[in-house]
Amino acid sequence: MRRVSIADVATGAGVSISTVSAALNDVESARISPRTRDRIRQVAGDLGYVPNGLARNLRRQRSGIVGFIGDEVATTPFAVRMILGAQEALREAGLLMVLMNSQGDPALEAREIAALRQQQVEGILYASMYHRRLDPPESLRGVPTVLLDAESRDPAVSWVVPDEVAGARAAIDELVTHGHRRIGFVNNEEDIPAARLRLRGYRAALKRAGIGADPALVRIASPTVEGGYGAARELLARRDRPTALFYFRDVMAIGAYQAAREARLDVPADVSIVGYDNMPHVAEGLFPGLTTVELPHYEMGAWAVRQLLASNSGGAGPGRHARLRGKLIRRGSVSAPPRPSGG
Amino acid sequence: MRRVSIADVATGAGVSISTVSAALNDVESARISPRTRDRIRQVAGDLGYVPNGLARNLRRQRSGIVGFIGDEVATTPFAVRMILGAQEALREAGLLMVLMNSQGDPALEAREIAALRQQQVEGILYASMYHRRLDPPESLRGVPTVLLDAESRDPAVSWVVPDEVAGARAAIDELVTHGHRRIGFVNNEEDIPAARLRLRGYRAALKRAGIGADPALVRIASPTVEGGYGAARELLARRDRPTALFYFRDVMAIGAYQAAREARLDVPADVSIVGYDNMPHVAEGLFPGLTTVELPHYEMGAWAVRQLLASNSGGAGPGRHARLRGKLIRRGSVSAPPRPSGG
DNA sequence: GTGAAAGCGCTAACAG
DNA sequence: CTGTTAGCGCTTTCAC
Repeated sequence: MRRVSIADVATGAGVSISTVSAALNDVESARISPRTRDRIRQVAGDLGYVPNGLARNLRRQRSGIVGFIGDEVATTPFAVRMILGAQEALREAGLLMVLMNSQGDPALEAREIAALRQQQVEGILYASMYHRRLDPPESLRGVPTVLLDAESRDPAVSWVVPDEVAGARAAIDELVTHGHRRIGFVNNEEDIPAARLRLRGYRAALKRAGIGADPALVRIASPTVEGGYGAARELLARRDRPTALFYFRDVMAIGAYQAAREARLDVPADVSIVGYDNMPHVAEGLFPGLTTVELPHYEMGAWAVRQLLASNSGGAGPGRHARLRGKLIRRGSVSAPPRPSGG
Repeated sequence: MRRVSIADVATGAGVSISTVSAALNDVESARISPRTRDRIRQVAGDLGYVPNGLARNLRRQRSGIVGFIGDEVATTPFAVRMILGAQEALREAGLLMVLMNSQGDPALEAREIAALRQQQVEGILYASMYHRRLDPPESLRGVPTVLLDAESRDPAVSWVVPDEVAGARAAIDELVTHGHRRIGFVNNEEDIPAARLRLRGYRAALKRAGIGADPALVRIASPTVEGGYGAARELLARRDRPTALFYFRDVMAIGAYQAAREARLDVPADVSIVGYDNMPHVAEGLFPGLTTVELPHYEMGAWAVRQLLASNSGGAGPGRHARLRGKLIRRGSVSAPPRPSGG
């Protein structure tokens, strides 16, 4: 079963290969008669002809592929959405995506980038596993690059990250709208942009709502179920306990459900909870479902591709960037606060 | 900044392009003198020459790429491990992976497979989002294919799935080893291979341990936190409550923690829990950490690649398959059962 | 030891 | 309207 080439189709249809090429590619300038065109199409179909992309790409001097390289992306459940967003945008543009993973090893990363360059990739999407600032690796120089979920120290390189401030604000606004005024925030103890920016958003939203900040209601904890549980335990044990809790992360919010259950407090009647991440299988699986802020991973993937394509066609330019908003996903964990029980 | 080609290197080194090619590829038969070879290497380095993979592949008649196509893989947090396992195995073989996602749309899937064929992929990894039986799509005919996390109805196609029976057995063995004899099983209510096979493993392990099966201890529930919670509530309320619970899925086991907390039962002192999936951020984030059976996604990805490469070099053959064991991950949710409180 | 030449399968000028 | 021709950049006989 030898592969059928354009020559076979030409022979079969009794025309030259250039006619076949023009007919199959609908080349306007080459005015092929409808009859010949149909005949060629017919023969090509019968033979099961599939143009050889290798030859085509070599001739066209474009590979039609874009590289996606992640550090430890594979360890986060959100990575897939980013990849998906990029892949679908690429599909629309008729491009393919080659996926690589560097495991955070710079030497390996350099080899992978070399392999991508060798394949003449038209651009590289360089994804971080979490929102941070970084220097694009030297080996990317000369290849159009967009950073995903990372801010570039090099202003020439484009990047896209979530708008953490807006996300936190959306969460707090949702609680304020339901009438809450004592709103706790359990932040990630790690010193990363997301933690700093969500805290800023939390404060900004409270301020705008005319609610004074009570430092006692802001806790930091390890980004685990246990961390979230411990913080909730403390906050819910207070005489003036908050009527709502905003969590840095859905996983931490699981701990809040547990603490509430233990304290015989109902979610949301006694305490409303808002998370962050919209973690698959978790946020919607909790009961009541966890209201949470979705990270715009899909959108970041798509944005990065569009930016890549734009910079490819246009000139080089200085590099652009975006902070994308995540949607607030409303589920059952937020309601009006309980009426004060006297005192 | 034009791309430097082999011709530039040849000119620079004062030799012909064939000599450059032979030198750079260490072709034994062409006996290049060490001096020329070094000179060529030097010039190539200085010029930053990178061979054009497109041209090389066209000439060699192999693309060096393998396609990975998933249905809704992108929606599951485990997909990444499968992709990672495949990617690393491919890297060792010097191959690249093109990633596609069909979203479960057969028409789209056919187009994507066509695009992969056009790129002359050397094989396709066809991944399912969960363990099931399926018919490989018609469009894959003629391309070496391996199914991941799916059993093929077509015996000509190779496949790899988790060994669900062994996984469940490992979970129960762990509990039995710790002294448990009343072990509940909360299964997924969905009628899928994983549910049937894990039940079989549960029963087999009990039998082998000489423990009679008590149908009252087997429940089915929706595969959510809530489903797991409801089942745990019922089971833990029984007079003769089980001392250990085995869950179809980590997410469901979260509900068990909540039910236990509510019933003032300690995990693991009063009730031991074993999950399934080793869900990232969840299993290790719970407290105590959830002992669970890891799905061999990484290994499935790697196995599939090896099988693909083997079938590529060897003849076609009838298609092979494997059921891979997942590891039991021990954390803090299992201990010896409580001493019976009288009765 | 090294070079000339052919050709992978295709597209795109240009002729006719 | 259709065919001829010239490559895309590389590898690989086969001469010398």
